[in-house]
Amino acid sequence: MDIKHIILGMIEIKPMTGYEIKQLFDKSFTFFSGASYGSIYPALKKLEENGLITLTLEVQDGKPNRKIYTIKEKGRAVYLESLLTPLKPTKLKNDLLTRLFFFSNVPEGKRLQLIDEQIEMMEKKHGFLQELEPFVLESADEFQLLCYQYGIDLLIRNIIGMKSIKQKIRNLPGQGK
Amino acid sequence: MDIKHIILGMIEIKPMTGYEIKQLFDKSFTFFSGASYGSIYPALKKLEENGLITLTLEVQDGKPNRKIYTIKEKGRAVYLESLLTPLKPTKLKNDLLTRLFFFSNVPEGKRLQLIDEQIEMMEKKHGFLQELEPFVLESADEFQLLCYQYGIDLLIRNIIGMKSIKQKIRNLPGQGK
DNA sequence: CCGGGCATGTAATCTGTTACATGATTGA
DNA sequence: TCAATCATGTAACAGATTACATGCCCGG
Repeated sequence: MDIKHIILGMIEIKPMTGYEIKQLFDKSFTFFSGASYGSIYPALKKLEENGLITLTLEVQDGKPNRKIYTIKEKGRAVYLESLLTPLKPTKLKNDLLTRLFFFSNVPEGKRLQLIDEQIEMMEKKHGFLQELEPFVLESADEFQLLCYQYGIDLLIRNIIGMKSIKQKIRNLPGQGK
Repeated sequence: MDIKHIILGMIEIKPMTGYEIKQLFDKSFTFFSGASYGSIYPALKKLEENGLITLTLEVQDGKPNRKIYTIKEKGRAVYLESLLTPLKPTKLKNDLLTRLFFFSNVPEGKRLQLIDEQIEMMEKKHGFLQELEPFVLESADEFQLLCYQYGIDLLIRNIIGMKSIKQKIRNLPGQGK
């Protein structure tokens, strides 16, 4: 699913501005996707040019005007069709595991530090996701709830796995402390 | 870690050709990274231009000649330094979870099918990784072994998680079968 | 007075994939 | 004879990030 189909799906839920789309990416899609304004706005532009969505300008005073995008029939059709395409295998990019692969070249004193930093980041993310719970419970449908739970679950398993790696590294011969 | 640093790390283990680097990506890096020739060869070219690696031409008959790349002192220094940089948060791209987020718009009859396809793919990958075991055991150092085990572990957890999602979807009201 | 939130958008850049081109050998 | 393996490489394209530009309001 590329960004255009995701955006179509988002404004199918309800009409939205580019800004709100970004927020939704940051909230609900943290586990599995992401997008910056630099890709959202051009995508919206193209979707509109192709007649898949329309925009309504909402004039605000004090705040910048909002462009509220709504999905059109043609857009809905394209979106629904995109949901039937087979999924491509997920491409992984895990910097930490890459680093771990070369750990024999990382100075001994730095190893546990790197792992700890990573664990801390994951735990911070876990906290962030837990804070999101009320939002999810009030806005998510059954499948989105499944996404949320699965995402948290995987994160927890990651943390546990990383802590176990930490222990194993600590128990390695020639490891300070 | 971008591809140049990874390549430096690889030929630090032992001198290699671009072809062998690709193979190493496909074998040892399946969990956490990947690269095509279209990125490997240009990277090697640039590393050589920058004086980080050198190449020796091995003339073969019957087969194409091989360009064996060896790391230089300057390259080793760059590589070792790159290992000390803090890790950026892993960016996730999980098509399946994205699809799941929009599952209410996927026809009921297609839902379990998509999940099953995915489970099958993961199990196939699991089989592939298990076949790799002898290779890993004979070539990996302690940290690389940790990578391997962690990768398999995560994959198994993914499969379990996905099967549990499948059950939950199956138990949803209005689900055929 | 300053940082953050609201809100839109572009240009430069980066990084990577896919498809193509070449070409011999080996095994089914 | 056909596909796979060995082996290198480029050009076109895709997809995205980052940094920048603009500008007002609100709270501390």
